[in-house]
Amino acid sequence: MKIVTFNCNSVRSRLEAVLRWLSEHSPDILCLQETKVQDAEFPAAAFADAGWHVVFKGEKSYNGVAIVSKQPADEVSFGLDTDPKDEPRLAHARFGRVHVLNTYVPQGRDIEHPMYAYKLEWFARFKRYVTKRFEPSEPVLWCGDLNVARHPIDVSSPETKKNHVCYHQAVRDAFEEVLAFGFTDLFRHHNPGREDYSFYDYRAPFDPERKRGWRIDYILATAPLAKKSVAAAIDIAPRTRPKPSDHCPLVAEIEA
DNA sequence: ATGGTCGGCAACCGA
Repeated sequence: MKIVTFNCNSVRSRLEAVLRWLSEHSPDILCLQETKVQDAEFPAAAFADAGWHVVFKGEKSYNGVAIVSKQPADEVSFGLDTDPKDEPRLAHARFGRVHVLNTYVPQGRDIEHPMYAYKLEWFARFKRYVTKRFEPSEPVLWCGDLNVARHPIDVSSPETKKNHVCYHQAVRDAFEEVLAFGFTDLFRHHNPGREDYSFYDYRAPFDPERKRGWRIDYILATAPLAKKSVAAAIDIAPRTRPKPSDHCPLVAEIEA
């Protein structure tokens, strides 16, 4: 099966691009983040008309997650266990035995800002959520915009970003602590040493060779799925078309 | 060190 994660930066603004991408690549599951739309205004009919199932939780202007799929989900829920549950940041869907977790992790704003402490605690709360529900021997996929670059190879000019909320040591440690549950980083597993990024800041200077970016979008799999994973790649093609998101789709292929 | 550009939504906030 093919699974994809994509921070679309507004599902309404990017609707045509998303539907075209779905049509061309035919994934089994697509996780979207930053849909930026209330549920009543979500373009559900456009997905249904194109033959897709979709579940979503959003709010006005900010955040919002959705899971698009070929087959309908067998079970769906939103949010963490404790307040604030952040429902527009966490979607869970089960497809048969496979659990999909789609997260949009808080960005953090600045390492001095209360939102950064909130972000660090968010990772800890998410680990409790995962540990409470699942065993590492079960098939679980954790996808999304995690707003953290793991290693120096995952960001351009890492030495200048030590105090950035997406690369500061504390957030990298918080991320590793969740990975220790038993998640494999599928992109890095299949592409050791490869310097691809999934996010390019709109505010960065014109960068046609895409040398200035971050790898902050992930597909993470527990052992039974990681063993069957055959490929993972970042698709930069959408960035070469009009009105690109600041993120790129990340695709993973898993056998059976 | 700073600022750069988007999207949503109607003045700026968040990234």
